[in-house]
Amino acid sequence: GILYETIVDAHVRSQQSEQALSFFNEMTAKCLVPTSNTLNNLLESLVESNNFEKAWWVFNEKKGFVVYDLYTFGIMIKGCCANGHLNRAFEVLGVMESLGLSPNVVIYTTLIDGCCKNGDIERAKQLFNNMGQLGLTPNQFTYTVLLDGLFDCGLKEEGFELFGKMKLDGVLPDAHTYSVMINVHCNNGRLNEAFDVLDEMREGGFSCNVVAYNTLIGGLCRRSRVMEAEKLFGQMKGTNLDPNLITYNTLINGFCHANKLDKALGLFNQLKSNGLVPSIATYNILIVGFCRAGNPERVSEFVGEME
RNA sequence: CGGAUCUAAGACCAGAUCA
Repeated sequence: GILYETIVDAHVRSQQSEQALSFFNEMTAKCLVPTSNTLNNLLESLVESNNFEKAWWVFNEKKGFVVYDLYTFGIMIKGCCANGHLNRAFEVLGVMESLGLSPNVVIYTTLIDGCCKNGDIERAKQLFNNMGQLGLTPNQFTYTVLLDGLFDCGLKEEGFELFGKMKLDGVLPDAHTYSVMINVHCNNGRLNEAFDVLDEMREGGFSCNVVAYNTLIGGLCRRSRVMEAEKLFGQMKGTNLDPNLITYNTLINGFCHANKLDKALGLFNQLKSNGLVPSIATYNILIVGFCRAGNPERVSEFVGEME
């Protein structure tokens, strides 16, 4: 039994979810019962390797054989939501409750996020409002997912209200929360407000992180303020923060739109010399940019480099 | 009876498609 557990875990750790699954099946075929922990690690690795249907199969097949815990249900709910099956996510919740397990704040947060990302903001709000009845207290994660969901469907006022309520309830915003707030202001073209939030974030004890910088750089670019974006990029590097691929993509896109293709190219080279690997998005940005500028030689260079 | 440890939740980039 222990031997099989070890083998399954080893394959999970080396990201070979399919092999992990076949050893898991071999194990259960011999009537050896895996621990919840092994099951959970397997399910998560299947979900993460885009094998959700296999995870779903295991989940349905091993009910009553392996002991399912809150982690099991959390992983499955997230998997359902990430694959567009909101209805199945609620089915999973039902199974969980029928086994006598009560949802915790993680389960609820996962569901709320799933509703938001699948376009059911009303249900997300309902879940949020029901938490108190169930003795659950929304935390930083819960508020952040709902804020993000509200802003994604354009419910700005509600979002700002919720942000206020969060603080009144004594739940301190963290770096993720602040990034969501910075993002909504950037999307509205309100750069001053975005930088105000950044100040608030710093007062709250968080330094500007890569995501916040990326968001602000993107916001500036979209308002055609590329030079300021570039300045911010410089400031970022000055604070020992390493720009990531998204930083580069964002700024390259800004320079392409501003018709500063030399700058865009320079950043493209810089990213590679910093050990980053361009993504499909990077090439897309450059190809579109150089197409617009009528530079077919560069375009075919990029296309060739992509494969 | 009481501890300890382990596995689940959130933010940022280009385009495409369908309605």
